[in-house]
Amino acid sequence: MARRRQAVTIKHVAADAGVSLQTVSRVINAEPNVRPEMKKRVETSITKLGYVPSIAARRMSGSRSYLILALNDRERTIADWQARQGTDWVDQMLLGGMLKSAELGYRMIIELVDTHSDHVEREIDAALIALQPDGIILTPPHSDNPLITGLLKDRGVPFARIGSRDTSSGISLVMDDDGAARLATRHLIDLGHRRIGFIRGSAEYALSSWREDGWRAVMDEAGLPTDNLREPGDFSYASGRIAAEALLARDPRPTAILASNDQMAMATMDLASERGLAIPGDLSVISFDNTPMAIFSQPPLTAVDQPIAATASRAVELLIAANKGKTPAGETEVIEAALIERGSTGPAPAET
Amino acid sequence: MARRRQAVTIKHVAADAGVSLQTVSRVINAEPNVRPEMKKRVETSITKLGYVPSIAARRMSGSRSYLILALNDRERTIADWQARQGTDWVDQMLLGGMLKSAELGYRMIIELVDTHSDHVEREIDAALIALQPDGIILTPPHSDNPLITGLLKDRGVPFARIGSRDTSSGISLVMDDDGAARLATRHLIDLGHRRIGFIRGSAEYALSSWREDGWRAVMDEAGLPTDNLREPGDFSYASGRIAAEALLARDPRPTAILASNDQMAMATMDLASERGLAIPGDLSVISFDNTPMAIFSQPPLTAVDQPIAATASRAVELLIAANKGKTPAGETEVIEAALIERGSTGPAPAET
DNA sequence: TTGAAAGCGCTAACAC
DNA sequence: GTGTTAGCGCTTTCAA
Repeated sequence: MARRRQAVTIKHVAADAGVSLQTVSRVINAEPNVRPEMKKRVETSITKLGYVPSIAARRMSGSRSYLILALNDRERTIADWQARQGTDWVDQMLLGGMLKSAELGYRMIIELVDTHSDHVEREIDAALIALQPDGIILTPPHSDNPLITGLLKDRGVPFARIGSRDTSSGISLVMDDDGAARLATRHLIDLGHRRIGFIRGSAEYALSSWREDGWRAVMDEAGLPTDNLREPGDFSYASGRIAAEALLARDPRPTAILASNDQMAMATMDLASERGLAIPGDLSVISFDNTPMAIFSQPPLTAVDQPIAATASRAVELLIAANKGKTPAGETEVIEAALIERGSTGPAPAET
Repeated sequence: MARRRQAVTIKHVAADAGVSLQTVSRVINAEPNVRPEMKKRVETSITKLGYVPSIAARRMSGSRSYLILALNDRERTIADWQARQGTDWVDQMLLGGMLKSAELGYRMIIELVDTHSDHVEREIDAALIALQPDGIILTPPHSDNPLITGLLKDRGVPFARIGSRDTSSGISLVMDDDGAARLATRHLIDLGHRRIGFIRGSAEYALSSWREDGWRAVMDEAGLPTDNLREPGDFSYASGRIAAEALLARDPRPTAILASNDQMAMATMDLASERGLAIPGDLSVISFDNTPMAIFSQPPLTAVDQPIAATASRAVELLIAANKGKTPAGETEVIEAALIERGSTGPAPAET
């Protein structure tokens, strides 16, 4: 292995432009107090020599690392990847987060952390020290983990909490789960449905409650019943099947079901088909998340789209702003979600 | 922003253990010439203080950065992410690459590079200098881009070329496209098919030829025709449709089609259905890649699985070994691919 | 087998 | 406005 030393450093640029190191540093950091003329000269040298600053050296001297660290749940992420069902949460996060980071001269690194282990703090601390990131993106369910948020607050690293409404520390961003649930419920009511079942997500995720709240609120407003129309679930296919079984056994049967994610919606559709129910003729189904499986299912699922890319992008933006001294507003940033209408929803069947 | 200085450094450990910095450094790098007794003492202090070395400082002093950089094609990756069709190449690479990296104390970073731009070299050089990675993973079509491989060779960074059989520089790894194509073709022949069409992938990818070679070799061995049964494609749905149209217009019509990726196979199935052909009754279809869409299609696609995770994992392993002075064998590492049988293939229809 | 000194590339703090 | 100095945390010499 050849010992790699940097070919062209700030020194070379300084020498070439005939200025001090500091002036070059000021130029590359876009600091004030540099005459336009000097700036030009330095920039010319930089381009000529093809100079690029070393992240390591910048971090060493106590300034930024230009690194944003995205923390994901280890177990769940690996399970999704291995299942190969097309769950693209990580991809969408990269799409939004990486591109925005690159645009602002930063880089994004993904790190998997094991929430259930008793040394979460040690694990995160290690990443913090090794990488010294300028910002952290927390994804559910980490966003509401007091152990993690407490640690980050303590360490003084800016952090964004995707899917958390807690504004007591860090930057809070949500994808408007409540509003999206309302949208979906209203869509069903507009189609004439009056008995609309709801399958809840895992209690580990705060958004599970928000989705339920949205459904319940619209149902209440419309004077429709919710009693006996809510079943628990944990986002898994299996739990969706059990919940659907319970809902379809009701008398009268619901004519529409809102499932808290695509997997549970798929389970619902599969079960309905087995029971000889036509979709959407006899039963309409709406899901949350809009992962690729929603497109490929038969019929394609009407789904609430999660604007993950937009949210990650915004998180990066706010994190980098925080580094520049702009303290977050202390309010939850809400990213609008949209309803994608496909073939799994239709008019309510005529009353019998 | 609080100025973040490292809480516990090598100095603290040295002081706590009553040894020199150097000895601590030797311990954390598992170097020889440290008495077991000293080693114990240092390790105790490290655990007690929760010391973690700073990547930046290590890199600064001229040693490793503990970073592996995965270079992906910008345009294609973003298109896949935005399409939300479940293409999980990046996920599988992360699954294999990140986990193996973490296991060996490294971290993996993804970087998107624009191949078509005329400043590829500048772009890659910038990443190299900014990050100083200890190894690079090249994915198709970059693996065979002489501009890129030349640059990396020049810079002295170890690099792995996934999907390239060129052993003149870097580490060459392939997913046995040829063997997989043979497997798929043989499967069809075993089912009684004799007219087996082939839809080729983009010429930009070397693997397109390997897949064709495998098909052609088995067909030749079996004394079956290939003339007029091969159509070009570029991996897109649209190109698959055009190719399928041409193949289905042949007289006699092929009873099976091997498509070089899932998208083109889907296009083939869609077209066949429109033409009133039953799958697999009238036409069997096999695809390459086995992305999630293969599971969700109707019927599910029999597909050649790409062992991306295993390949990425192996690449990381070899890259890190290269850093430790182990020069690569100079031979192409072949990762076996498997055929996943699903519903899109069946016995050939009886001759009419 | 261990330690001391020098320096990696850059920026913060201060001087000019 | 611009330059000088010191030092970040670590590893690489080289000396003991």
